Amino acid sequence: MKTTAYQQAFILHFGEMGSRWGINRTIGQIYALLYISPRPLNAEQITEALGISRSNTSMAMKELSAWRLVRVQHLPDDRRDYFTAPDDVWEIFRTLVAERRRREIEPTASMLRGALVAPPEQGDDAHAATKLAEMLELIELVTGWLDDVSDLDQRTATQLMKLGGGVQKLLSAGRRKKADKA
Amino acid sequence: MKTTAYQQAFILHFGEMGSRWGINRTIGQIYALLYISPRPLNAEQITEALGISRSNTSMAMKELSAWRLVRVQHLPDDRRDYFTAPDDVWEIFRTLVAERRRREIEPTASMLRGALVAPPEQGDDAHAATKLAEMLELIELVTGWLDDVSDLDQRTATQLMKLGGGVQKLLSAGRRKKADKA
DNA sequence: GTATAATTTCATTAATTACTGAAAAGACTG
DNA sequence: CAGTCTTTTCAGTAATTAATGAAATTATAC
Repeated sequence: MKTTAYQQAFILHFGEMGSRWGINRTIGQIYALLYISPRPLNAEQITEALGISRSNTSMAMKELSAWRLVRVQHLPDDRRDYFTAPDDVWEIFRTLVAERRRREIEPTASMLRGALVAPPEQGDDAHAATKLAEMLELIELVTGWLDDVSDLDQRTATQLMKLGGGVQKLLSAGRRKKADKA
Repeated sequence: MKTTAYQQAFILHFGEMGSRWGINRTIGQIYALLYISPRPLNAEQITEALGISRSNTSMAMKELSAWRLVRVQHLPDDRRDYFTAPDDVWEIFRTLVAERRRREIEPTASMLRGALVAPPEQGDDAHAATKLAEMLELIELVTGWLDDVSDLDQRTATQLMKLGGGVQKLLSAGRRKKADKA
């Protein structure tokens, strides 16, 4: 496995961005490599293409699997694991949103729920509890919405995004309708 | 400045989550402290409340300012800087989205645009270019939509989120309308 | 101007995270 | 089940990132 200069530019960029994205360079590079690869790659090919150690590849694949960003498959008469990144960018996007939510938001939501079971009612703690409640409310609103949207089929989701701010008109139309009924 | 056990739980949690969120523990803790504080705090108070060094506080405040997550204000007859986190959780959310976009997405969008100025048309590079184009298209769709939505007032945004999957009905209604016209 | 308070900078040290190489474990073959 | 291929684990090392303390800078007061 050798990579072209064109491929390398992309791979190296993902490696550099890795730290901003909360993954390490190796994981970023491997994901980039798989994303643009026209065929599945085994661990040895990845190791060679990126000039890293075999064990590093192994650890990275484990992590990428935990993120559900790669899939394993097998070729006939070859017992090595071959890896691919899913083709569909929408699927990838949904996976990323779901995983980041699980890792970066859920633990906090859970902590907030705990802190609000018996909220203090006096002094600065009461004020803190109010702020915690505001934060939790926002989190639940946004994540609930993400849940709903991730259930939309791609066509509807695309349509929604392209609508952009136009959604406002749609909503005010809805508001009027509701008001009329009342 | 001493913190209660109730406040500490929240502050320590934010410190621990910091690494997942791409900030360090100090920044996470300071932000948490300011978020729940009923009054602005100066650097010395923060330093004391968290048991960190004065210089660490200084660096963290610089970083938090760069994220636009804190504001500086002054009290009469006191020349020290006092810090607050904005009150409005929606404003905070929008800031977070905008900053993460700027740091985590824009650099990649920019790289992709560059790589697609003169896309290769042969072999594996051509395939790679196709994948890059798909990625860029998705990024532009999502960020464009984020732009639009961040311009919505809070009421409309809340309404939109609460609507959740119901947006599908609204959209299909819109589709019918458009089809009728045609 | 000089003195004092407040903040920032930065070289050093500490802590954390990433990577390697060697060894172990697992999986299939004959 | 011995031999071979493949993957995983993990202790040690390298690299990176975070935090400190001392010194420098900035800002205000006298």
